[in-house]
Amino acid sequence: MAQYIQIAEEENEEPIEVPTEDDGTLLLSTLCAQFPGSSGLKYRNPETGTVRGVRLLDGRFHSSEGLWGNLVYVVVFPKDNKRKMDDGLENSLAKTKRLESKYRTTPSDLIVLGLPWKSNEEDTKQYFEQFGEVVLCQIKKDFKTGQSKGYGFVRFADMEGQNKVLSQRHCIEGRWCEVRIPNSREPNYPIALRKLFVGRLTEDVSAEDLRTYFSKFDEVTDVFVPKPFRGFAFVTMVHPEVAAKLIDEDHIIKGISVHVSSAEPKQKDKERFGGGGGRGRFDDHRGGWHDGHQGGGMGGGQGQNMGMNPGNNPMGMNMQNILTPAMLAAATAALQSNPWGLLGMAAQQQQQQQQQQGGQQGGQQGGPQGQAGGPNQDGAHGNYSGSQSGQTVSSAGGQSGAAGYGSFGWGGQGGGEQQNTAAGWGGGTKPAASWN
DNA sequence: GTTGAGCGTT
Repeated sequence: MAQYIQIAEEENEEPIEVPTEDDGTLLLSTLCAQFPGSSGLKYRNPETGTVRGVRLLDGRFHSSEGLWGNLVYVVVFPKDNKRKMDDGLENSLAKTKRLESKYRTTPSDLIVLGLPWKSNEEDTKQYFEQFGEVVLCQIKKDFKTGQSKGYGFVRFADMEGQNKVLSQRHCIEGRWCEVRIPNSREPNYPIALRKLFVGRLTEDVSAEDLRTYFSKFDEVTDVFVPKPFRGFAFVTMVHPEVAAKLIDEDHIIKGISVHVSSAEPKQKDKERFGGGGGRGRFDDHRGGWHDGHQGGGMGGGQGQNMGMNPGNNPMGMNMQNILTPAMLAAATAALQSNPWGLLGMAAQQQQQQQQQQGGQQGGQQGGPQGQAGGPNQDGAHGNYSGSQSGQTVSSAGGQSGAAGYGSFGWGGQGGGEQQNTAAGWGGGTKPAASWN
């Protein structure tokens, strides 16, 4: 006699219905599936007005008289046992984290980190307006001096704008800035690490089918099927770790055996960075995200055309698609030994992008935004092996995977012989532990 | 006048 009981995150919030087991108990795991991190359940006794806890035994919640009734139960998180003061804070942070992932449908303020000291709100707003209607743009300043603190907040009128800014990097007045959901330690994963190429596709498989299928593994942020149909599609996942797992696998979708591989960089232009060419210099002598480990030029290699240029992409961010198979293979390898190491990869890749961008930026200085369109968007990747099988690339990048990339500076990269250590990236950037 | 990880005088 399974039933549904109403559970809310806060007493005055909208409850969701969660099923009990046949014996009338509620599994803690069921609760956690809906409220990650939760550890208990409570409810307000309608007769006395006091809050009661629900008995939890061996991972099962037991209602008081074997009846759950029509009460709205409220989730309890571990911190509730501690000091009341942090309680609210901790819970609201945890809540933010949960909400930011999947269930968010309305725009929120986004924090913009790393703004140039000189940036003002007008110009910054103008920059962000290319992504959608901006309803708020503020730069935090020192009380007295009015000097910018180097960060601010921006908010879009709709999720479309928000999603766009969140899924790419930003160069604002010569500095690489980061846009994130506030209070989230989770960096925006580079799209190139999340985008899958789905080949061997037939027209029987629609974009919706693809979305449905890949949603089994993770949230899908984008599906792109070229029109007219060309036998392939792109599917973008939220988490690079998940994407990495899916690469080089055959999947059966609606009876069709499709092949998933990494989304190749477009290669519109054949130019390459010569040694030393990829140096980024901006308004100051530090050309990085925020700081400027500039690293030497990329090695000379040239990406090869795998024949999978999508023509255009829905997000208009072809400059993001510069992931080499070697890097993905390395990511996969890294994942096996150390799932968190991959985030170093992701970060490292941003690093690489930034340097490439840096190179071109130097050449097209003055453009308000380093948007798509400049030369050297992609194509030049030192360690591209040309193999799609993953074998050769694995050997190049694989074992070094986590270890081969790392802290800052891709100085003189020449093809899989990086020597840095993995640990160094990000100065303690903590990966989100919540993907599954 | 300098700086470069952070989380907002509502």
